[in-house]
Amino acid sequence: MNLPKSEEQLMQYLWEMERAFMKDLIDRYPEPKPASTTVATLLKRLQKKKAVHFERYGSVREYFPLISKEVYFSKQMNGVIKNFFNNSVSQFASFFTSEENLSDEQLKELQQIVEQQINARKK
Amino acid sequence: MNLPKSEEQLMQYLWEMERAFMKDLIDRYPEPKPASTTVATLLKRLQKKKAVHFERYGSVREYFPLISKEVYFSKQMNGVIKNFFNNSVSQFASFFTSEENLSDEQLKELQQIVEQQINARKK
DNA sequence: AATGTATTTCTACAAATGTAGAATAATAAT
DNA sequence: ATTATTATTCTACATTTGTAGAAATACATT
Repeated sequence: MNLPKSEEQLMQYLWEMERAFMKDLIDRYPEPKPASTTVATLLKRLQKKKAVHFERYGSVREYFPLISKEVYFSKQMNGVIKNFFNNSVSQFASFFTSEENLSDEQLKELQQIVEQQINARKK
Repeated sequence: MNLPKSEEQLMQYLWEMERAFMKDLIDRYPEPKPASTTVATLLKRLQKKKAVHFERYGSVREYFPLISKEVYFSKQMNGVIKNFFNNSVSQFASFFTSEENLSDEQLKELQQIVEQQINARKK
């Protein structure tokens, strides 16, 4: 599932809000806001792609995501890692940690995170 | 610079080959290979976007990337991190290192890489 | 009941993308 | 020279994406 920019943006908002009515979504957009019909179209397309669904409240619909941000995101990452690093996570990691991409502080943070994760797994 | 799939794929090959003639590129594609005109169109579009250029050898052209894989990739990543992790690299890192995303071995590898990087920086 | 507000559906249309045929030009091999 | 191979340019066309107007609906409020 690879969504186009505009749909991904909308999903982003939905993930953040968890559930939302049209109005809330439009409110969420920064100026200049898209026409409501534009948002409606995007929602329609996302429904077709089974990425969102809604619950009826009388005649209003409360939309919610059908795919989680985590799952969507990790698929994105896998794609990137596969394409750019020939499926080698370590190659990715070393890119990720290289000078231009992580500051010293961030690198330390990462080190901590890795430590913690390792300890956590030692259960 | 965000290239569409088909163009990105071609860039991928170009990065890998560094320089290539049409023929080499087509050879590089797996079956079913695209028509040569398709590749030509993609190259044309990539030239317009200043992503590739070529050097004439008589009448043949040897194509090469104008943007590096590293730069392109890191922009991609920044976009992803910005969109999905609200610009927090550490949030990204912790997602990245979580159970479902990295195996124990990979995590160890990452640890090593981080160590090395930290040492390297201490220069 | 009449009107304003929010929503949905349909339709539309330009731009971007994926793919490739026809025609042409240039080169290489016989 | 003639032919086969390769590359290039142009044109074309179906899909997908970005964006939204018009019309129809439903609901809320005067």
